[in-house]
Amino acid sequence: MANIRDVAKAAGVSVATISRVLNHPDTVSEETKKHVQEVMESLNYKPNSLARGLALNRSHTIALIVSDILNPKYMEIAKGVEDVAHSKGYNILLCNTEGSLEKEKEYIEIMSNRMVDGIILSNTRIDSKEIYNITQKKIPVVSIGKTVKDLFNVYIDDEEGAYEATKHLIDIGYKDIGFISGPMNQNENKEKKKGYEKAIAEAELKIVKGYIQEGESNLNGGYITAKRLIKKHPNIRAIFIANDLMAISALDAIKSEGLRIPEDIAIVGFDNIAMSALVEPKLTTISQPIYKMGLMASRMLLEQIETPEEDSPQQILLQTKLKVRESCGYHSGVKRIFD
Amino acid sequence: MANIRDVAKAAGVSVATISRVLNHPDTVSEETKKHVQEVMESLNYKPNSLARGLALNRSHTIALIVSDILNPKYMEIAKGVEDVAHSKGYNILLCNTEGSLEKEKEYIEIMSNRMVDGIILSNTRIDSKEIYNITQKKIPVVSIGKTVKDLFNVYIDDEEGAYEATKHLIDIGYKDIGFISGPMNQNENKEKKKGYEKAIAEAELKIVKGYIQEGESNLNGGYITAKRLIKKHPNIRAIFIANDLMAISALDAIKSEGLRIPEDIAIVGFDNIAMSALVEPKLTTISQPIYKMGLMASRMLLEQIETPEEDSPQQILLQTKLKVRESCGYHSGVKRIFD
DNA sequence: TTGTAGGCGTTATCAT
DNA sequence: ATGATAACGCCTACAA
Repeated sequence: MANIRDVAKAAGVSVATISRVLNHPDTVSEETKKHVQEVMESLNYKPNSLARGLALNRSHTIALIVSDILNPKYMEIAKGVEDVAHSKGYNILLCNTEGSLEKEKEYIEIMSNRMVDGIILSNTRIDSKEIYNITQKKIPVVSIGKTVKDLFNVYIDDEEGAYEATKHLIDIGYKDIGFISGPMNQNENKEKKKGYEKAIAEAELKIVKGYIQEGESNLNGGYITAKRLIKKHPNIRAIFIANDLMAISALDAIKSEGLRIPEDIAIVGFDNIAMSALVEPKLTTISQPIYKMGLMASRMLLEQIETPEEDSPQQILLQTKLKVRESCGYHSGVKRIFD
Repeated sequence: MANIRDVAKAAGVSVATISRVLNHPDTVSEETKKHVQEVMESLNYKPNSLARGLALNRSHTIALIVSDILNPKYMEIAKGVEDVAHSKGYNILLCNTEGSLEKEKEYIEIMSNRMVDGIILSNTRIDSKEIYNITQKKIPVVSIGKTVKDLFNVYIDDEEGAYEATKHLIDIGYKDIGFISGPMNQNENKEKKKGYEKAIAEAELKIVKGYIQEGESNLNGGYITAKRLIKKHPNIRAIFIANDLMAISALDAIKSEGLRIPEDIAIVGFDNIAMSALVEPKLTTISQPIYKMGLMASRMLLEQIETPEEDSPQQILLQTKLKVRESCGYHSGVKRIFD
């Protein structure tokens, strides 16, 4: 309601003074400062941040663009982002692309014009050239989970993780190992496929094309794809699944076929979302520091916003780790079957 | 980069004309419109929405305030909200209060001053008087999941749902039924307690105070509270749990004690989040139309924003429904134990 | 149909 | 230490 001019009038000072007590309190005398503050209080004055944003060309808002708001992984990232952003007085504009490249571009464009101070992209499909094309390099962008040459990012080595997962199954003794992947138009999944194939090749097992099945990266996709894979290839005894969300529903799909996990089919997932430790059997998975990635990305972004430097993009590689639980059968002695 | 004046200059017209082709295209001649559009294109002109917001006193942004960004329930709500908001050109500012009343107030305040066009509150702890106190009734607010007298909201009958859940356990034959609740400072949980107690009383079972245990509404809370409850009261044979997230981890807690579900302890949850159908045993729960609640709340809010009327607040009650799966033991014949 | 000019609420620069 | 005022970029009477 009340604007800065009202306050100025009521306090008998100029608007500049009001602005000063707000933004540079030390440049104004103790006396007037106190008086102004009282008047602000009594008028219940709150500065309009739109106007402030216009004047400063800064909105204290950052955009977080994710491909699936319903995937706990992205929400854990979001929490990390929000935690540091909020502590520094920034707010989060949440954008859900549903894996669509179109929507992703659309959002990046909307966001640049909405004058967000920066953008965090999570598992994006777009490449840096296009991004810069849209943002005109006017605002910083950091990407989570994808290695893009000239973009700030925090990521993991998807190929390495997938390799580890597959190798673990091989080490246990499995030979016919399937791979359930998310959409191959996401870089993440291409990398995982590479890792899977590398492990298979290294063990001198044969790479069967049909062993690799692609589905949507959600519960439904995992269920459908798992059913398809085990029906087409009943000889498969182990499956590496590209993400835990798909893996969790794959568990259900496999059980619904009357098969036991890990006795009949062993499973290794990827991500280590909280739920993975709560399904039955508990999911063996490649754990990645999801929350931390959100934190770090957020910090990187805010740093660029507050102290812009024309450095070459910073790239932070975080480590994945095999988390052995039950679904791979390692502990339960399935291993002995092969000994 | 380029602003409206640059475009005007380049096109050889006034800024008003530029603004018109943007906002009232029909009031400008076909000829100049086309020309202006070409110039806009060539300059890659994008209107600054901060400035527009300032001029129009409208930001095309709504705030969504939730208590736990990591709870799939709220993210399903968020998806509903985002889906309709995005389709109408609005963006979502996501705020995570972590169940803190302080943070909730803080966010409402920040958001009103950030000039969001409206606020959606999910399972809020604040009451309408305080809300209006902060927003000064300047922007519409709709609440999800809580019945507040003079506030727009879409909600369910928590008491009724809890009653149904508890009654189901009673009907199966259970007599010693526990209740694991979320924090009692959330209205939702108070209601559920009422429903639980009502069902117990109606069945002329005795209400044991210790049968009711309170914990945080998250995975950790569910785990800890379930352990506490079954240790303190080993005679309990069935538990109604206030939300699925807690229930899912309670499942794990109970199993880790060597007890079987539902044979030793039966469980009924509340919410019906997607995961509930994927844990083992599959969770019997009170299902509520979560996504739809997000949709409807969003629609209500946008309606108020775009055609403000001083109507008395609209209240939409949606239905809950008992979803019988495995964790209650009904289908698996646990019932016979008691026959 | 188009242009002029004042206003939206702040901030920062320059004076004083 | 404080005040006056030009920006920030856009919108919309009101005029022409």
